[in-house]
Amino acid sequence: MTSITDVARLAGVSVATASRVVSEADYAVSAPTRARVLEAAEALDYVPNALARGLLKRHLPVVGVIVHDITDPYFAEVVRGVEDGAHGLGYLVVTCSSERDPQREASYVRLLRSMRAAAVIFAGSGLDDPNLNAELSRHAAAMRAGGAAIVHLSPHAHGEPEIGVDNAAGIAAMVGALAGLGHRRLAFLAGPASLYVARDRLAGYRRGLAEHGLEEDERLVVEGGFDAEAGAAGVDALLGRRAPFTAIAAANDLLALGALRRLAERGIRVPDDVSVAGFDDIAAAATTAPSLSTVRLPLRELGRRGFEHADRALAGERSAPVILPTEVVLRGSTAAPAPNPLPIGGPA
Amino acid sequence: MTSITDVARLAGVSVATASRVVSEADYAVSAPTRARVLEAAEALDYVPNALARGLLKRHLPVVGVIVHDITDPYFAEVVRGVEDGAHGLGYLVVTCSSERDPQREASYVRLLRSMRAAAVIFAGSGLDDPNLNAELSRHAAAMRAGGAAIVHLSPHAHGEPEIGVDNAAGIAAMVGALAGLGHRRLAFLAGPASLYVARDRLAGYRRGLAEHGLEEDERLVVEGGFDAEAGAAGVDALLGRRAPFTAIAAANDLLALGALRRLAERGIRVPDDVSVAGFDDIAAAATTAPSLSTVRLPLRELGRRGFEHADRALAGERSAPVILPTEVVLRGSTAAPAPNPLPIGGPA
DNA sequence: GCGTCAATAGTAAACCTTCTCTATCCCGCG
DNA sequence: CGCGGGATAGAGAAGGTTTACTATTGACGC
Repeated sequence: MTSITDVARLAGVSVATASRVVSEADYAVSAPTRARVLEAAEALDYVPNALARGLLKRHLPVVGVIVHDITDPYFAEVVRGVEDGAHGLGYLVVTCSSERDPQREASYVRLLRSMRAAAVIFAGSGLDDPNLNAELSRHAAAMRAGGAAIVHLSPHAHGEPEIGVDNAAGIAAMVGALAGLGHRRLAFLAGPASLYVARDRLAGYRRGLAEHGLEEDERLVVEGGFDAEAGAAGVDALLGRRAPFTAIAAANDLLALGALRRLAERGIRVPDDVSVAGFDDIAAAATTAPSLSTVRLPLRELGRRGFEHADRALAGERSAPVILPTEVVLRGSTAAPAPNPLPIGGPA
Repeated sequence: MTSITDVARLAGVSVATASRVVSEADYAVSAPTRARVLEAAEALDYVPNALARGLLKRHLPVVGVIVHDITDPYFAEVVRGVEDGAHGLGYLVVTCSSERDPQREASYVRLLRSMRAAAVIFAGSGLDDPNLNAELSRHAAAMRAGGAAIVHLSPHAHGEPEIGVDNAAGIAAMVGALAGLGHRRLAFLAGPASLYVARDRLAGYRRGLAEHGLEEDERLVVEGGFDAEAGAAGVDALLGRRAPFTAIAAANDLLALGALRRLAERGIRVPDDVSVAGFDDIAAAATTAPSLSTVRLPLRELGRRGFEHADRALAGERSAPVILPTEVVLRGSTAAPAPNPLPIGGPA
């Protein structure tokens, strides 16, 4: 593989001069010399060695994104946003599917540290699991000390995200929209209590109820996983509790999609018998039947701005936290409530 | 940031010895010395510099995956498979969404080359666009010459994939399944003719027709994009051609999903008026209403085996090409044909 | 005609590892 | 008792780049 030494030799200049040309350094090189170097580089198909450069600059133009699972459309969208920002500036994006396993997460961050990644973006929410996070924090601190940028897009053990979304307000707005349709008994699929973001969303649900004078009934809140399977199970749990409801709001779209499926399997009609609302507005939300009412999160923008924040931090600039707005999107899965609330009087 | 020099000093040994311990080299180091080094590394929170190591070994433990778009569930699944294989061996995965733009693809591969990625996996199909691929091939050749592994998971300009899927057989099997239900007039949403994989699938459609004694009618084949939007447009095109059909097979699920949506908008019932079948079995296929009949591709396995192939190639082993099997999955979107084929006599 | 200065080019150190040699020690054997 | 050789440790080069420092040139003012 050809190195800058070869280029310098062919151009008849020193490596220093060749370097100044190919690295576009801010240093005066005469036009003819520059042309000779460029020509030599072209002829030799020279591509600079980013490892050597990184060794000197103390970091590689690579940004790692820690996600729960890249096949979860929420995270795929965020990663794409990061990539949108990164590609233009010559950064590469490393995806790390942690499965929300602190062990695995730490091992990914260690790997990123070992290759001196310029930044790590934590796309997913932190877990309330203090004893398992020691190694993770150690690596993060070391990277920060080494000049790398650490960015969070969700609440985490050590605070609020640098770039985030107002989860509580978003859910509260959806609760408001359902209340506006006439619903008074709203169930909530809350997801895992250990996830900070799920907590925020649950708080938003409670706030929404309070804001619209609706009564809270703990039997209507179901905790569990954060995926479609948990959504289906949530419907089962809800129907077993014998507390009436006319709508189900979910802490994310996957949960709502699972609920939709289970309701269909049980012969409960949406939105005729019960309304269903999700959160996130992943692509699938628009294409189900009925299409899913949800709250749109600017996920791609979240990723892009997350990268931009990292880039600014790398340049030594401090920037204030940003909260991106959410938007309620009403589709086919919500309507005015049925006269007989589920499960009492319903088909259960 | 602490280096191996610090570790060596603290342990009271030379850097060579420290290196031999921390890099788990195959070299005898006495137990007490080893323990002292390990202790020092632990105390100093030492993490080896992968750049320095990579500079010497001539490549970094990083594998790039070139995809069309990471938010396309097909590719997300493949990338996850690559990650599954890579993580255990300490490799990091770089995602590159090329948007099927040869320019962008080349720039990604150049970047991967510059950081001496150990492997590049092309997950998406090649484009028949010879003049724009020169830079791309140059980089790929250079990387291969430098010892990196180049793996294709789809047909491409220079041949067949190292690890692939029998696209033609899969589509032919689906055509057979539809024929088995009694369909004789099968439309096909073929995707872009410039994509090698789309060509294979179109060939499979033709083969399937032939195998079941069905007549080919060019009016029933619609080319176009490879996404949901194109699927919707395909339905419009089909209905405008006034050639009767009772089923639509699509070259991928996104196309089929778009078709499903447009059919619903036009008040055409699936599967009562027309059957619809997809290809790939992305997660969304199971959750639409009606759920989508499709052909399952082992995407995650495809990714995992793609990585394993790369890993073997890195170790200098040659392995034979692998074709993974596909499986027809019949769900709610297919049924026996309607008495009156669309569009003649249908609701159009 | 000489010192000063700007423009341009070159030299060599540094970044952090790994690995090839070389050195030391000690054991056992002839 | 001398020596071969195995086990262990260290010295130093190499890998490709950037950059602080130094050197050379030529123009210019005096």
